[in-house]
Amino acid sequence: MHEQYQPRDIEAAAQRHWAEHKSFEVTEQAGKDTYYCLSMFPYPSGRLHMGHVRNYTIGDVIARYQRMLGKNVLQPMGWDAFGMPAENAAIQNKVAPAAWTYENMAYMKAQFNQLGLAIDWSREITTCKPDYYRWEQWLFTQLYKKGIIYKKVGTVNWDPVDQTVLANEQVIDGRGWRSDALVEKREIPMYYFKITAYADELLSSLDNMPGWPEQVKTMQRNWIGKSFGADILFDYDLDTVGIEGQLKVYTTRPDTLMGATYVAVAAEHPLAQRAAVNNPELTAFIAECKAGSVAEADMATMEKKGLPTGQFVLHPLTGDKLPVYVANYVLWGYGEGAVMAVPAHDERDFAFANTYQLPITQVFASTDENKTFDAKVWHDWYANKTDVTTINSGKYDGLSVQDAFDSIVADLEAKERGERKTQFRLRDWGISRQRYWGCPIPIIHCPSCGDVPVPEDQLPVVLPENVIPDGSGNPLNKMPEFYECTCPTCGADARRETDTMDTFVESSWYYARYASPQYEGGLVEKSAADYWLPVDQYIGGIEHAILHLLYARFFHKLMRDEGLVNSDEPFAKLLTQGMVIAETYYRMLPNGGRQWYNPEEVKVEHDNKGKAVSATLISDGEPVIIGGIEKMSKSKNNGVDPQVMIDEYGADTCRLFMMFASPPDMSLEWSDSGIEGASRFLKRVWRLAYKHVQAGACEPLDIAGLNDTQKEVRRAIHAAIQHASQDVGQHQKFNTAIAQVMTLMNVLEKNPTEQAQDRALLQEGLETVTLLLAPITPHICHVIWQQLGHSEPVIDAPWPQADESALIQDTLSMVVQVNGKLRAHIDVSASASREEIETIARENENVLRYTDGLTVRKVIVVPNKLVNIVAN
RNA sequence: GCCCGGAUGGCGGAAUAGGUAGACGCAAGGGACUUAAAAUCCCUCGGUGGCAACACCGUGCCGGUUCGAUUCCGGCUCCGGGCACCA
Repeated sequence: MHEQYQPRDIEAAAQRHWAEHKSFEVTEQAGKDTYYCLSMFPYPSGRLHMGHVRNYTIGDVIARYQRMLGKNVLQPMGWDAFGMPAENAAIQNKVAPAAWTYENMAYMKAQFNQLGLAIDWSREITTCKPDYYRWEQWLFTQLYKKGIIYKKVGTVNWDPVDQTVLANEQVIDGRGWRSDALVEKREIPMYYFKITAYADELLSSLDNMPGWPEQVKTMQRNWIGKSFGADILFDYDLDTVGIEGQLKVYTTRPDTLMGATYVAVAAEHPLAQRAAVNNPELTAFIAECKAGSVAEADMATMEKKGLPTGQFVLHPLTGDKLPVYVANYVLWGYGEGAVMAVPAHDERDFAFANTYQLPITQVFASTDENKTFDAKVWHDWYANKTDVTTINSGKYDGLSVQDAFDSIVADLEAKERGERKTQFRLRDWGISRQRYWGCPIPIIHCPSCGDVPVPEDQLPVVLPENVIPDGSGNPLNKMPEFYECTCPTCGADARRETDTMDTFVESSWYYARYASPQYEGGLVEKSAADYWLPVDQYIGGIEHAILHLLYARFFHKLMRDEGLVNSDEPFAKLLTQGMVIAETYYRMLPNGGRQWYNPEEVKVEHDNKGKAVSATLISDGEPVIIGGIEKMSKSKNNGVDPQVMIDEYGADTCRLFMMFASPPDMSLEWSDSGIEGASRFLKRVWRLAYKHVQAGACEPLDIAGLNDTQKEVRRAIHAAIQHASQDVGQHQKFNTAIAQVMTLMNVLEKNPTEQAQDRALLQEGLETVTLLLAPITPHICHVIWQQLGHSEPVIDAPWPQADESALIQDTLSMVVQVNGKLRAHIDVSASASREEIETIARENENVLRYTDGLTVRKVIVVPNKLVNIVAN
């Protein structure tokens, strides 16, 4: 054992040991409890970032802890290798996405190994390789045949200059990020997963998922958004529309139908299209609605505009004529593309009605007479569903919301002008992408047979890897050798689909493939899947709370219904780590864009309170704008490279710092200070262990023979075990577990070493420190454990158990409050009765000062904690 | 705009079946050791007042419930995540 702590040598040696012994390769051993610990696999962007380090360290700590509990632990790793960044890099550097991706993977894998992660690399999977995506294509063809996948028209962002479809991220302020052209909405045919068919189950299963954070379940419930309402039919007014027909709307508030004063339709709605003929103003407005991105956030924040069509429809109960408006906030493809408007009880309709001078009919009044209705100013209670009663509603007057709902829907159903309907906010999942670097959709378009799924014996449809996209459209469309094919059904000349799949598809089932990653007989090998699945612990960023986690849950149910897995949910327990965030810095560019600077390139000036006041670029000394703290990302260039930290301090120090800086589910603002402290602590552990080992072997601990001081030290050891075990095992709060070990180290460093039993106690203390730290800082613990005289490696040592008898205390310290204010500390015997404690408290000198002249009304004794004397 | 979170010393954070606010660490200041530095060790460290004992104030803001509120309730402010083609 070297006197100095030398992380480089120690870490290399420990990593070599694990590699030589294949320590983390696991098989399906019968009779052992399994634990499948999975962290979200990375996109191979180039280098590990801080979010990766945090994510994978958390996963590794949990995996190693579970192993010490005696479980057969699987911790696999792979690459979410398809995606847009590879295409962007290709356009920029003229390198094929495949080559760029594989290079990144190799670099990042080396970084993973430097971090000392307990990964079974024999199970590595790469989603852009045919041996992976062929099963995705296979599943696609099965689901297509079942009707779970279907084709319909969808809306995308279209860049008219680059002639290409843009992702929402590529639309900035309504313009294409490369061309700067105004983006348009364009409708194209796409394939969809019928996720809405599983909406009810995806919702109800959430009630049986105790291992998931409430926050995530709430977000998913709201996203699925089950609502109870009604479809309502409005007959066309023949005079103004010119044809017979009915306008269908869905509403969650049929109870307000008597207050409907107009209807609004989307620009693409047949009524709007019809009205636009020979109406240049309306035609222009419809064209205007086509501009801008498809992102919901943009839709929701844009100015609400509308135009009358000159058409009317008939109110289904009163027969009144209601004007038909075209409105930019009504979306085609969501619901019926038409809404009924009740300005008095819907805030958006209220604003719209006031803008366009449309009538506002109040149909609910507050039961609180102080709340009166004002048609010019919106008050929140207008949308209340409780403490309101119907008015101005004819035969429906005087009803509650529920009663009005029921009566009105019953009448609509009797008149065949509507019906009760449950609806979901969740929409079907469009997966077609007009991009090269993705999994090809296994469909062949035949002029006579239509869309034909590629037969199983012709899978996989291999994506050519030596292609360099140029940013305009999908290069597969220019490659006859890819798209020219024959129809599998009739043998005629046919065209292969050139769209690829959304990369969320690959990440929706990868966790299952890890069970049997090389299996060639199917998507999963049943025995392996049954052995490992579901995942016991899944770890990843909170930013995936909805999309990825919902899609993966959906896929698990699809796979279950295909007989591939036998559970209902993929992830028993979920830990959503907070983001690693950092300050951003930028300068405005002449074209209105922003040039982002990395924190390392910037020097920040602080005021005397430590608050940042200004920043300058180191290279030119000119000021930059402080842009606020955001998630570390490439687009904002605010990432801090963890490699620099690893090189300087070693993996254990980085891991320790990351875990100590904040609890895993909280966002972590990066700061350079603190890493020194982690390094200092590991040096202290090393030094104490070194001194102890140098002093030679020690005798066994004689627990019964310990004196009072020694008993206190032993109590500290076992208190640390107790608290750290709770922190790691139950609360998954590694920062407080580390604090417990630091507190123990503070005690152990002061422990005398003269007597043999003092040294025996120190041995127990150092073993405890090593075991408790082993999941967090595995390399240093690997070496110290050996040096403390153990032949088995620490990864296979059992997690320590607290000795209850060591924790018992004779006297307890309690506090005394007078009227809730702290006035004294008292020591009481652990066996003291309530009355004895109260007497000691009331006789305390400082307590007497504050109760003097007052009458004691009440004494509250909280066992082991405090006494509160209420007096006046 | 809508949905979900968060806010505690100079900084990261600790403490919630409601019970001592600031564990543990960082930074800072002072001291010891040293020719010197690094490293290490010791002390101080929320604010105000006080020689001190101690007192008063203090967990984003306003209000409420309670013997007692960082914790529960109502109303805000600011910050972060997501919003279906970033992953």
